[in-house]
Amino acid sequence: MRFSRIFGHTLKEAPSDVQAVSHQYLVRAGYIHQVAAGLFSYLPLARRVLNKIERILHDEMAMIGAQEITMPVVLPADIWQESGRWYQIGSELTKLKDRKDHDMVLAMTHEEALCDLARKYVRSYKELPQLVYHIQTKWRDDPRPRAGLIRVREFKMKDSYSLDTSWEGLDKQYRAHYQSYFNIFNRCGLDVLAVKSDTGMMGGKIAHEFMYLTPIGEDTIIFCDSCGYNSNRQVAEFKKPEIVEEELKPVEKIETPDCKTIDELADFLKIPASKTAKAVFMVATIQENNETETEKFILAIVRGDMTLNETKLQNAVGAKDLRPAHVDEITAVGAVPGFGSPVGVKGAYVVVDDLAAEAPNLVGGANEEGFHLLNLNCGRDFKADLVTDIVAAEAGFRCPVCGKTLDAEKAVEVGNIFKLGTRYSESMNVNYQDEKGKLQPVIMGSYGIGVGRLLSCVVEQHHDNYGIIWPITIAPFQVHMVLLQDKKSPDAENAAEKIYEELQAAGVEVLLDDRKESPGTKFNDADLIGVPIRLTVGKRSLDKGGVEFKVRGSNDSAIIPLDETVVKIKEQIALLEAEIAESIKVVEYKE
RNA sequence: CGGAAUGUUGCCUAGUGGCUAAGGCGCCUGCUUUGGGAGCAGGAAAUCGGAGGUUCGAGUCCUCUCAUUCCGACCA
Repeated sequence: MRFSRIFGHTLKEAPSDVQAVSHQYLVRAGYIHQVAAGLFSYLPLARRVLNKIERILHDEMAMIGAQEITMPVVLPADIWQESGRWYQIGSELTKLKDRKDHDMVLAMTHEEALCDLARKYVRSYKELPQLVYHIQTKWRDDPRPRAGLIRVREFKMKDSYSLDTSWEGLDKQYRAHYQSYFNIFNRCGLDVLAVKSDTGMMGGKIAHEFMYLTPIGEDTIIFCDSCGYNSNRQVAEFKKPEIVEEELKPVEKIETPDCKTIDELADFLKIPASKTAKAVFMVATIQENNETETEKFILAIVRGDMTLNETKLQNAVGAKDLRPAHVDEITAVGAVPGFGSPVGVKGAYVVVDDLAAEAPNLVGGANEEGFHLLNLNCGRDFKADLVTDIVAAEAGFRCPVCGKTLDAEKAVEVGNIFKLGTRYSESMNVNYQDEKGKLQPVIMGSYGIGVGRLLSCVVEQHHDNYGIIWPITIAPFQVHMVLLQDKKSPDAENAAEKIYEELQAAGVEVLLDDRKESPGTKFNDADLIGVPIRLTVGKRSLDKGGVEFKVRGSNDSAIIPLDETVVKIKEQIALLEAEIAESIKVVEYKE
């Protein structure tokens, strides 16, 4: 490809509203163009990178026996009604009508479409197991797209779906993906971590997320350096502090003016926050069935030194949605914000964290402005409808496995794998006949990778102050030739053209900067675009005996003779590819 | 959906009620130059996000609205 012919161009300065490093370089180097919030056009350079990533995806999918299919982006509403997600998902799911007034949806993922396909084509256990996938557009009307390609509304996802007759079969496919995903990310040059995660809107039993650690990430990973435990903070567990046994003391009402927060209360009473009980008022939306949903007022109690984990609470009460309660809803059950506790409250579903339930003699609200109660004890002074773990793990807490200190870091989710089980096959009647002729629900898994997000994370990981440094495996070109023209002599141009032809004939992907630009402009653009190998052809290099060879990101350069260029380039490509290949390892599966 | 910020040419900015909206980058033409974002000369490109208002006069002040970004809620 000749640089002068490329659609798009580089920018010296990034638009002022572009923040994330990957976003800046991708825009400045002419890879992507933002059309609207969370909507991007991909220019030829980006398209080439995407093609390479997709090739790796196809390759790795083939290796675990997946077959490529294609399902549509626009889907009829009835299958989403069948699965229930038509009702469960809010405005993130875009609904529309076709000309015949039929309800349609824009697919945000393809479980329903696949189930509809599977129930028509899978009849017997003899046809199972199966594994199919596609790389298809997803639309999610996200309320807050951000950071360039990190979080967008329309994106391409590689999603595969496994169909099995047994949980053992699912486990096998799940583990195959687990390894396959590491292969894929490593082949793209991205370091990832697999962590246990919440199943969220996907439903199902077990899920892992593949995380790229970066401060711009929106997820928090809790992990233990000592034993290797890790988890998304949403579901991270930890060893609760020991309870100090005490004799239960009688409840006592005391005046606590202006003590609306745990800090103020603990300060005022000169006690540690761990001796208090925090009351959090939430309203949960419970899906009764496909047609009706009800709201449930939740009073959550956690020990004062802990933070409520809303995901854990949501899962504990089986809610579709959870929001903070309004003041009038709180007063309606007889509670007082800032001075709340379950004592004297009617009509609230009380969920108590197991630690708070066991901790003796806590200070809690009196449900009266300006008053708290000393020595509250769960079970004696108030009844819990549910006692379970609902607090958030934090850095500094103890590891649930080995008891050592936990750490926390930010991360971007680039892939996920779900053991769906029969979540969709039961609601959508995806059945097969077993050996006895009996109908059984298919046991499913679903596995996703966001292609654009992967691309941008690779840029986040591989760049310097000058631009992108692509891993050879997904670089838009393998070689970037900088031609420095010389008016007095056509030698440089002739040499460059010759090498350009030779490299292309040898199957090397070359970008030839044939523009009539100054050397500085060309070098800066080369650094920005980030092609891994740079060849400079000019009077100076020819005088030294050939072309200048430089690997992006390294400070060393060398002159190589013209007639050895193709061989040397081939060697270097093989070397860079081997480095990537070495990073691919068999990983231990962690539940 | 809450909080904040910003909208001036393709990009970055100046312009703080008063003459024809200014500069840099980029773009076009010509000359010159070619190893780290060259030089000179000429040129094109803006209904100042949109609507309404205040005013003799609005890019500038007010109201509404739209868009984008950031924080939060949300989300894979």
